[in-house]
Amino acid sequence: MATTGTDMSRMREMNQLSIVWALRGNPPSTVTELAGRAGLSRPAVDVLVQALVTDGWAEVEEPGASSVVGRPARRFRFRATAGHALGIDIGVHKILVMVSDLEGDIVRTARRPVDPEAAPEARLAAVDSVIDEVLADAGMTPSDIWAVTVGVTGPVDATGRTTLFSPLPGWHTTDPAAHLATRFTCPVQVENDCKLAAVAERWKGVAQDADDIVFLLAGLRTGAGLILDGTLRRGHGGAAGEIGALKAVRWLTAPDHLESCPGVPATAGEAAAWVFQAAREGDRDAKTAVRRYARDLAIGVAALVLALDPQVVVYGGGFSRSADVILDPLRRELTKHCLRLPELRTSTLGDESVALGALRLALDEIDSRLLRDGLAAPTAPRG
Amino acid sequence: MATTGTDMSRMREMNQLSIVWALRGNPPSTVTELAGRAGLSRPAVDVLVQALVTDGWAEVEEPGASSVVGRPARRFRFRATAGHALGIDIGVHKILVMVSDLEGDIVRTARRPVDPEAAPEARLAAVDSVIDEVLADAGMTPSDIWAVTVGVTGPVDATGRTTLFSPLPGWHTTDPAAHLATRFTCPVQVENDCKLAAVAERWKGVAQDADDIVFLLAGLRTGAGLILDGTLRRGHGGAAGEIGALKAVRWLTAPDHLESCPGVPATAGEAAAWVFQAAREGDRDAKTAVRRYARDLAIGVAALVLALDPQVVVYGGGFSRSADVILDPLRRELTKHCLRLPELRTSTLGDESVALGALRLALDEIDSRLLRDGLAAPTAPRG
DNA sequence: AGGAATTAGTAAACTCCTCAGCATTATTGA
DNA sequence: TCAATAATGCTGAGGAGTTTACTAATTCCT
Repeated sequence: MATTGTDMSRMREMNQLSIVWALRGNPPSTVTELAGRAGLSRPAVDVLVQALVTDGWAEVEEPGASSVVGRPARRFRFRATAGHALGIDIGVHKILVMVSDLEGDIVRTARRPVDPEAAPEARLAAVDSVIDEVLADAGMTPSDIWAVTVGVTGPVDATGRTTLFSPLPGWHTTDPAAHLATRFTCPVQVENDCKLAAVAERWKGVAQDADDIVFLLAGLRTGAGLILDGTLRRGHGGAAGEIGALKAVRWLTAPDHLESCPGVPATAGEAAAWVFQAAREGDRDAKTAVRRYARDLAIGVAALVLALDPQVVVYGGGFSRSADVILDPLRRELTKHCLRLPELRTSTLGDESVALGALRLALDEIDSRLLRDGLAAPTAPRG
Repeated sequence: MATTGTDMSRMREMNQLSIVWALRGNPPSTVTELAGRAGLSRPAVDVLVQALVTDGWAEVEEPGASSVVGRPARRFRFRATAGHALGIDIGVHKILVMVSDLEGDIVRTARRPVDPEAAPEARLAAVDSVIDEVLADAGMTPSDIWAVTVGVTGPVDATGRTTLFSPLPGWHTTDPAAHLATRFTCPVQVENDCKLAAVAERWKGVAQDADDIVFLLAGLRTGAGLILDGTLRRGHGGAAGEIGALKAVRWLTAPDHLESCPGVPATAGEAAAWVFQAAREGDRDAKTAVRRYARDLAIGVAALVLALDPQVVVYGGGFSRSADVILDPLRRELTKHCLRLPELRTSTLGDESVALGALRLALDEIDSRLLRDGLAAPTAPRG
């Protein structure tokens, strides 16, 4: 515990930060409100917030028609557009890029499908062009971006690469952070897609109230992301949540029950989707297939639940559209295995969850820089 | 993030705390040394440390014969004996109580064997008498104790009870915290034994360098404690690490391979110990039994490793005495299952690990109270 | 229309903290 | 005994927040 000594300039910095925190995520506030929220006196807040305005961190809103008795107050609001963050999802089938302001409000989104077999260079070129599109649409240049986070499949090591394995062809030798560092001077972070989706569920999804979350990214591949005590757990080598690699956990083959379900027409684009729909309509074979899928899935989920004792398990990913037919069998299987059944919830963020989580991590990076370096003037940090 | 505003009295408090942090765990220090460590000016440290002395948090050491030229400096030292913490291990076979001062130096230890079948009342009475013994030996009264932590087997819920299950007969209805609260006015905390042992390994054991630890308490029962990002993870209901409850993880029956090993003499007190010794001496059947035990153990360990990606797995508990014959087969099994094999280390704390971990948690409780309430005068906090 | 009530903004006095610098004191070595 | 060295103690300067009091701008009520 390195509690470090504090002098007065540092104290002022801290108080200014606490004003920023009180400003953010709230409607435009009067000085009195801020004083209450930040635990400071009105005069102190006044001078601090003035300084924030001249530095460009806050904006004044002159008093309009007020409905309440007394002199109307000026209101101050955080200048969320002082900087922006970029969240990028490099998926197997698509690339999705989102820009948000400092409050996390999404300014622009762009997506583009990519060939699942595309080589790394082609994929990165596609990423570049989607970024260009988003920035152009938003009227920004790379220097307006203060932090970038990229989501990829496969466990991400400390250097930002997926050396262990990746379903993207040739991907384990490419370094997306280095690639993006040629375009952005700000910090660029790479993270696993399941982990990012978990972060997104806690930020804007169905697990906002929970501090201990197991997130399942369920589709033809199955993965997990863990949030414990409110923060994302990466593991020592960035490979936390990869329980699907255990043979006793049949996550790799679990979707096969759906693919090989008798009665799937050859014309069906996605066998899984067809099976879920059939099960929904009461088809006997389809229901069995789903039950088998749930049985195999449940072993790994139970292992995670028993190991971590989360409050919530969030079912996300491509299959979450069909959660209505999966969750009940899954719950039945889990009760067989677990001591205490956590809540089961279905993700509502769809396929935007990874990009959203990336955005959140980029915003966290910006925040931690503010806490570390204090707020000089709002400019893009250098990575 | 509730960054709260700071005025100067708060700043002084913080600086005083930072002096305490700089004093603790260091040899008696001069004002200049403290100034460097705390990042404050010499005069500031001087007045702060004076105040600490008058409040009873620190002690002066008048200069003795110095070997260096110049006026010899007074040295200040943290008054670790201002308060004490109690760590209690209520085991199946024994009760172990430890007292330490505020720096964590152990002042006194007392243990007593108990009948594994003893009723809760008898067990708690034994605990009481061991506590009495320790306090009497140390010349203390309950009011000298600032925090108490108790280790018990079985998952501990938020109320400090082991309602889910416990191998101690009748234990799931008893409330050890309430029992001890009749004797101590300070905070009393109950925690699972595996979790405490994990904490101990990071504090004084073989995992001091690691932030992500899976601790195995291996004996006739097997359990796990998890430390992630440097802090103990309890899970939402306090049941983290209970992966042994999964049927696919054969932790319950794993030791049976040892018990049922052919050739165990009926006279052997503990079959397991005999098998380990035989395996050490090259007995073929014994080696097979150990291998089978390791194989079953490895499934659960692999699940934890894959789920959490720890830096270190610590093998502790009663069987850790025989780690020399277990670790190799275990490692071989783990390489089959895991993506990346973490380090495997053997606990050296023996059967004191639970009480030590309890001590550490009690000390943490004291520290967090200091951070929260500041340091008034050193007195026992009320729970 | 005018005054009372209410709330916001502002300035001065005050307290508390840290810091820099200088004089003072204690010790060693020549 | 005297220089050199290093710790100590003191005083004044400066910064930051708080309190208090006063002024300004509204609305509500008579």
